[in-house]
Amino acid sequence: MVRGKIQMKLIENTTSRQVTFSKRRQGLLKKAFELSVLCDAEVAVIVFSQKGRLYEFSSSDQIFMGISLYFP
Amino acid sequence: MVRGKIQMKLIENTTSRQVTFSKRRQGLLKKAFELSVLCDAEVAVIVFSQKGRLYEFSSSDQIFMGISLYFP
DNA sequence: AACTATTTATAAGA
DNA sequence: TTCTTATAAATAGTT
Repeated sequence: MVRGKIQMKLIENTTSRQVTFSKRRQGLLKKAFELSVLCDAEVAVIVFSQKGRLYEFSSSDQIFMGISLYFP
Repeated sequence: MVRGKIQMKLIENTTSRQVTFSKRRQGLLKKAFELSVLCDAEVAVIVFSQKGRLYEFSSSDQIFMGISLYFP
């Protein structure tokens, strides 16, 4: 991807992982917003950090998302 | 945005909009997958085309998404 | 948190 | 509509 492309696997280093999470989470939500605007599509994204913090985007209240309480 | 960066507003031309929808939808789902792998985060994305077709990604069954039947 | 060197995504064009 | 390619955007490593 950039100054040394990264492997598509879990980033072991905690600090690096947190930085990457912050950057990519922001990028993902931006892309979701852009898709909804450019193409008039309904888009929703939810992201949970390992610490359980929630980040989300929804283009409409017609779409809802949540956490399942059913653990098979 | 490339060979002429585009405005962040609805793409009026139907053909262009469909092409962009296809490309960016693919890109969004890929980014969601990568975030989940790199950072071990729970990520879910749903996209509805204007024609009502559904596209989705979920890193886990613990996250569910759906369409609300409540129209305020 | 800011900075770039690069990679990646993608708007047009073929 | 699938492939190419020029350019914009995202981002990994660094400071």
